[in-house]
Amino acid sequence: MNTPTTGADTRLDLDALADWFTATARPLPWRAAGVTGWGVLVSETMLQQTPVNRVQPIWDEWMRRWPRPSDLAAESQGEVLRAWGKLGYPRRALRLHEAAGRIAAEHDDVVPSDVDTLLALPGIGAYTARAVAAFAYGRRAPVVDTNVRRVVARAVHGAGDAGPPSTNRDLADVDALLPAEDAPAATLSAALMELGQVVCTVRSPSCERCPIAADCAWQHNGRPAYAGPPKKVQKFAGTDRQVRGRLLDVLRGATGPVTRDQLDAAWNEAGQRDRCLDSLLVDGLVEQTDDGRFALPGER
DNA sequence: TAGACGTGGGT
DNA sequence: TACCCAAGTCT
Repeated sequence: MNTPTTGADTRLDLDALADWFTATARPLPWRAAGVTGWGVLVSETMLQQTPVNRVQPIWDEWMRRWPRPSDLAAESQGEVLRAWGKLGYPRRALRLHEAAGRIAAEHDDVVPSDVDTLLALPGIGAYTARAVAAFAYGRRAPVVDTNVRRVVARAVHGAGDAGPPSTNRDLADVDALLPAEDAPAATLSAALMELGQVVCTVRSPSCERCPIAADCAWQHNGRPAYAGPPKKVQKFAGTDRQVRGRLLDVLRGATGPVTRDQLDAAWNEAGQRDRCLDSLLVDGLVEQTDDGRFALPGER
């Protein structure tokens, strides 16, 4: 089926991986036939650091309300932030809103299929640009996310997990695995991600179900533990991120501008609270009204 | 390149 | 209880 022309030096059975994906892929809504590049871009943006099960209902609502980029672009920032709900990292919503405006104005309301054009849009980085090119348009593009990095680290390099990310090296690793033709390469990109998500997981991987276990370098090495530099754990409790989230949650829950007193109730330490409110204003996630109250942007 | 940036569920 | 983790991007 898929003959790996550029990856001929690997002995991984990538045809078996593609077949496994075709047979077992989860029927996620953004994978359905007829989903546009816009639908894929929205899903990929929402899925940045946010689990599938939380994205799915929000994605459904967005596609119903804003089926084209121009539909979202016509909406206010505040309404977009409300619809983003508690997906997290709300700056993603603002950037997607801005990207939608650019796509409507500069690309005839059609999400570009070219990686470099996609990379020029706000909120679209190395991963998302290639994910859209591959999954929406069937292009050959090395899609590298945390799952793919882990699969490559194990199956190709024989390590317990991927070390710190290095975009160019990671892209080259995956590029070397992809077949030359667009369609089979796009399928393999999706298959590598799916494998990392449902089989080659961080903890307790299901190697007995893995279609490439026979040739996996990690298996051959005796499944050594991760030996790279310590992973950095993200603190959350008590950080500015938590405080910003609390403040924004007050604004999302309000129907209009709120007073400073209402925001004060969200966090008891005044210094941190004020600093976070300032940063939200700087980031454009909050606006101040003429009478000194606070609101989501565009809702003054 | 390291650190900031939300949120919630699993262990 | 803490810590870990989840389809990253930007500075």
